Parts: sequence; structure tokens; C-alpha cells
Amino acid sequence: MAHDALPTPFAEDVLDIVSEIPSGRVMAYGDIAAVLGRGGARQVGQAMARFGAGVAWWRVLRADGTCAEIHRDEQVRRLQAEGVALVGQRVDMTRTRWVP
DNA sequence: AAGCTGACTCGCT
DNA sequence: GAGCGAGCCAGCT
Repeated sequence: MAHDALPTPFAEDVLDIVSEIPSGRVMAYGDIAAVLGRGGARQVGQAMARFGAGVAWWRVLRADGTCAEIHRDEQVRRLQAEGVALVGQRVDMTRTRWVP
């Protein structure tokens, strides 16, 4: 190992927001970037890909309610366990979107 | 310094 | 509803 395990300041801010999402609620990548006031949806996605393992990563998904390809099945299962309203494999964003 | 990448988003077909 | 292309911007070679 012995390489970059240090989150950037931007990534720390992203993780901080994710850790505030209550159970049963979700946020889109772009929502987090908007709350942060800088960066963009892709930057949030990258931060999660690298450092999201320590937070409730399954509560972050795409703006249209679909999950990240890489985890969609497990993500859907975890969301269902928290009582998130789903339509197939798609989250009902209008009901479950959370904003701090 | 310059270019490439990507857990994204939106508008158009 | 699904697919495509262009825009997006921090981080890494």
C-alpha cells in the first residue's frame, strides 16, 4: 500500500455532507456539489470512488434516481432496507431527496 | 504546464 | 423510454 490514502480538502467536505444524510434519505452527486458551492457532480463522484468507503455511500446516487453502475444491486438493496421508495431499481427522488 | 480521466448532468433525437 | 454528445472541474500522470 503506502500511497495516497489522504483525502483532499474537497473530498473531506464531500464526505462530511454524506455523513449528514439521515437514514432513508438520499442526495444526488450534483446536489452535494451545489451545497458545497464548488466543484461538480463528477468531482463528488470521484471523491466517493476513492474515499467513500467510510461513509454511507449508498445514500448518494444519480440525479435521475438511478444508482452508480458499479454498485447498483447492492446499493438498491441497502436503500430498500432503509425504507427508501423505489420504482424498480430507480429511487423516487421527489420523495427521498434530502437537502441540509 | 498540458492532457486525460471519471461512482455526473442535461438537452436533443 | 432509451441512447448520444457535449459540458463539466478536481486530481493525477
